[in-house]
Amino acid sequence: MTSVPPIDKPIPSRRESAAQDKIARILNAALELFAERGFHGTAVPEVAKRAGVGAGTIYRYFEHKEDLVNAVFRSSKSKLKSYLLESVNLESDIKPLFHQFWQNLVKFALENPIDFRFLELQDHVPYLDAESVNIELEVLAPIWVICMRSQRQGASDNLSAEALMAMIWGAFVGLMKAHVLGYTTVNEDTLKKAEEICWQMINSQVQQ
Amino acid sequence: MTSVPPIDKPIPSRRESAAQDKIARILNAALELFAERGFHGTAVPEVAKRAGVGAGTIYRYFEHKEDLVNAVFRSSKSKLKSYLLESVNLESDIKPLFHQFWQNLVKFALENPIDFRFLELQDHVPYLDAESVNIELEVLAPIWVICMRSQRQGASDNLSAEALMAMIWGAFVGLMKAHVLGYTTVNEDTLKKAEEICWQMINSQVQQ
DNA sequence: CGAATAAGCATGAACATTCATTCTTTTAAC
DNA sequence: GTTAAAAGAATGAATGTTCATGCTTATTCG
Repeated sequence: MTSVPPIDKPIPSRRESAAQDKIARILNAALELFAERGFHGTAVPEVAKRAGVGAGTIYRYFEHKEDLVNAVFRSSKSKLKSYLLESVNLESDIKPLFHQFWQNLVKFALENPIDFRFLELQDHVPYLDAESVNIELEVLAPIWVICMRSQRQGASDNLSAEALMAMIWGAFVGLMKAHVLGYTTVNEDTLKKAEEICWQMINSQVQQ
Repeated sequence: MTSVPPIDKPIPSRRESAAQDKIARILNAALELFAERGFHGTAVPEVAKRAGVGAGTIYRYFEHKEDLVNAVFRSSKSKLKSYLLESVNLESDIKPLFHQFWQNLVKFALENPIDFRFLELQDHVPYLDAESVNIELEVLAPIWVICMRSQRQGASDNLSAEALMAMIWGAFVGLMKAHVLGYTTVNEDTLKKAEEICWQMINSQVQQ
């Protein structure tokens, strides 16, 4: 290599855009089925059928089924991550920071119920590869900062930031799960009150 | 078919007690594997192997795989139910009532981590039969009473009892899940503080 | 510019494997 | 000795994966 060639405008060829479209359709079909029936409960040819492609096509883009589910996982987690980071300034005061976080989380869950269901109603651990596991931590950054800062200001015998984080996250997930299962109805009002309650969880740490 | 021994034969024959033991071993092996890999991820012959019985033997006591998982589910839920109802007087004041409930829940989760994992880390809905679904409601009775009574005393614009219940339950599950995944360590101290925080969730409703 | 050729992609039937369930043989209780 | 239960190999359906084939797109050459 003698010189660096100019970066050509990446005009996607007809073939490339068709491939991108196909990948998107496969990922989406896989997401829907995995969310509904879990990893082992979903057959690859079924994914192909829903995506409108041949079964073999999936194996052109994904090495095997596990590779596919990891791609779906990363796609959903990345989406969640971008929602959670939106309009978030980690330097601002805790209360508005938490408010923004909560709004972002609610927005994600309402606008992407299938992703949310896939991410939270399944046990992914057994098949996740290293890269997928890594994304977890990035996603938790905002709420982790909030919980950390509630700690610093509070008494020394607080709940650990991680534990507090887990409880808030769990409370939200529990609420959405109850909604999905029909045990309760979650509307805007419910979510507003739930936010208030979760904020108190954080605030109780500060003012101990 | 999960056969029940006839009532009029108080002394179990050698055969019968061997059968009971076999059923118990099958249920236990199935619980462990289902908790670890989920329903679809677990093979019946594998259950048989772990239980130390032949594969065919499972089908002497359970019609099919779904029947088996329902039996496991009912067994675990019943165990949870008996823990949650222990020393509980639904008429007593909310605060001690909640304290007792929390202690019972903690005790169950610590003494039966595999049951807990099976019950909470899986999505059971697709294969549960009517009887299994029914048990859910009985289990939730204590916490439901608590949340209901916190409502009655409070303002009218409270979070619904069901939603509050879901959040408290979710917070606890989230905490235990974080523990299992190694994100935090749950010890006696953590659980005590978590109880305090959850109590505040209920109490904030009352004193609104 | 257009036809002919090459390259790469998509396909879905076929294959090998896994797994729920059955069935025949073996074992052991009564 | 009779009968019920247990075992585990056998069965057949399901499913992850492959591959020979046909087709679409890109490229070459007239």
